[in-house]
Amino acid sequence: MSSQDEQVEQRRANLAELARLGVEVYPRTFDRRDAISDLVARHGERTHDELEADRTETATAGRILAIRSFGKANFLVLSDGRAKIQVYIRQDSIPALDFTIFKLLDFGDWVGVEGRLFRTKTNELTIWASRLHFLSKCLLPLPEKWHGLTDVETRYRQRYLDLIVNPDSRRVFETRSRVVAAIREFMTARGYLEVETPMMQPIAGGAIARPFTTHHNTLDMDLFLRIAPELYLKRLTVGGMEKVFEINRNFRNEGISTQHNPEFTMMEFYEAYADYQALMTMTEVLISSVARQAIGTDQITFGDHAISLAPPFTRLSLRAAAREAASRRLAREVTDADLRQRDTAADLARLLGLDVAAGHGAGKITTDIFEALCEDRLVQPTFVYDFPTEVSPLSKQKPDDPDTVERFELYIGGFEVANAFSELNDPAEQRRRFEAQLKDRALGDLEAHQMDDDYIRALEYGLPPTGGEGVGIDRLVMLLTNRPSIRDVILFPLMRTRD
RNA sequence: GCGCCUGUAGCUCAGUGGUAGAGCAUUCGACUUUUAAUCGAAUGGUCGUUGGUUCAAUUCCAACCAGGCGCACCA
Repeated sequence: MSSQDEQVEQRRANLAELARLGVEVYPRTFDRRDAISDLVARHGERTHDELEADRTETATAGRILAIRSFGKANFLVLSDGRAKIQVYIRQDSIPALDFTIFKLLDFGDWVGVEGRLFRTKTNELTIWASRLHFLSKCLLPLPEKWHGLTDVETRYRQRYLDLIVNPDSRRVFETRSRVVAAIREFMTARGYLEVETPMMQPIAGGAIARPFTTHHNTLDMDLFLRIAPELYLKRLTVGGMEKVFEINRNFRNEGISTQHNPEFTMMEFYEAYADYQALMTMTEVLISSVARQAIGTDQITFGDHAISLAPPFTRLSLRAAAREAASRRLAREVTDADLRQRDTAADLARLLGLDVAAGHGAGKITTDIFEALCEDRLVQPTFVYDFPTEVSPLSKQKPDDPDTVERFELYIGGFEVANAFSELNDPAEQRRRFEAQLKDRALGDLEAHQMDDDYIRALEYGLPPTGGEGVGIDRLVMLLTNRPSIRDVILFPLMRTRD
């Protein structure tokens, strides 16, 4: 018999013995008066004498993370997932049945205790138990107490084990929750209305990405999981909802990496009468105040880097960034004109070792150069602004430069955290952009945007001047919790099934 | 999709072409303020899977499975 089978059998036997003794082994409730983390917060700093003077009685509960037995005197360590407290169990201080229950406990079981707080000789805050209540059984052996669980595959597949034994992991997800709450509060306080738009869409629009497909049986209709809520949110702005936001999942059928999970969370928002300049200013305030609210500071450590999220953020035009990086790399003067001419831009890209596809124009090539040379160097918060029109089918052109749109991306820690633009609201121009995308699609670009006639129709009813933005929540949480992989900030990242 | 790396006890990890190792966990024993408790003893393995080479494979080789990292794609 394997070690695991043996341990499970032993635990089952202990459970059966409890039942034989008449103990309710899966009781319905427990009258917990205090959470362990509250006890530690309230009494963690109080001295032995103060505790003795009070004789503070409590009833608390948690999972057993350690059992230290000395025969007639014993210690349990209980956890509520956030804090731990020690329990002292003396044979002569609790009823005989409770002591028998204690002897049948296993590492990982859930118990409730009643007793009074004191400090041991070694000054550990401890509950001197007067009663012990069995609450639930842990039938499988838990990971070891000292090294914990480090195998990343098990941590992702069996997140509950990770949460039981790795308090850091628990803290990451508590921070994530605070980040989302802070964003919601920030937006709501500024008069944005939170809305929910379809996750199942007949046309997957609003981004350049390959979608997942699904099917509705009764309607006998193929549908896409959304790649972005953008086109629906702007329809709401057409409808007169001037400030809207949505925090929800997007699904993109593309590669998986430390920065990409097939489903990820975005906060996307739209504001009538705002343009991309206004959004830059708002984004600085949003990021820094969410950081302060969620982790108490806007000065963070990410890997080897110290990053300041305090405004103002650096602003850098995309073409200037690509031009300067290419000039440095090639040790020769690269001009704005070089990047705007398809032929010279393509030559530069090839010199830089980049593949140039036949259908790619100067704008796409310039963006490729930027991404290859600049992206991972943008560690301090940086707005990269003024994108080529070619790669931005939903953004409004600059009045004096039709090849450039009013768009920015925010980079922090070497990756993109936000993407925003002044929204294209001219339906005729939007139709032309979609048609250009359809040409790319015909050439085999599976990520090119599809035509959306209803969206064009909505624009024909009139979209006011509007600014819109998407903020990647997972990546923001990575930065604020100093995690190198997006899987560390998603409770159940997508994994291949086993067996 | 490509490249590199990893897979040995429940957990964390050593290791070897010739009967498989440690710590923790588990079981038994001692112990009424310990805290990685300690001390004594014991149990626990299809060495990811399937093939191949070999007298002999956990070890060498190949394919496959799962994962990590990097590249590509992308946010």
